[in-house]
Amino acid sequence: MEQVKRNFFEDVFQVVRLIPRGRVTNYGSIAKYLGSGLSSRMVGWAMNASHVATTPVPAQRVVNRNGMLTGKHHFPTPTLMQELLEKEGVKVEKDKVVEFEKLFWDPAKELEL
DNA sequence: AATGTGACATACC
DNA sequence: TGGTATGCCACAT
Repeated sequence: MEQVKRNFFEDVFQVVRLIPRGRVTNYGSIAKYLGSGLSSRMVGWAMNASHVATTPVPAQRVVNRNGMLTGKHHFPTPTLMQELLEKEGVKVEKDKVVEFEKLFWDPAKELEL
């Protein structure tokens, strides 16, 4: 089942892997980068497939618009996501990234540069 | 083709 | 902070 899936998933994984250490991004920006029309749900869906994908995807760097770690429930342990982020230098408080705006990494801006 | 689903975004309470 | 409702679109069945 680890076939090539669709180019869509690979694109999402690729972008997530390109996120620098200690930085975070949100689903909407990734969706917008892949295609202006893609709704953010597609990114979340792609991440859902990340745990079956052959390639490692740092999904902990992907949070929602509010900077909240909404996807932590899908990690092996709900605390792992926060642990990984803090280990990279990202402060997390109440499941929310501190200074999210400062640590925000926009693919459409960074990659198009 | 139709239906169900989803780690979102936004609006509202 | 939390819940509910709607819109959005790709994928699985």
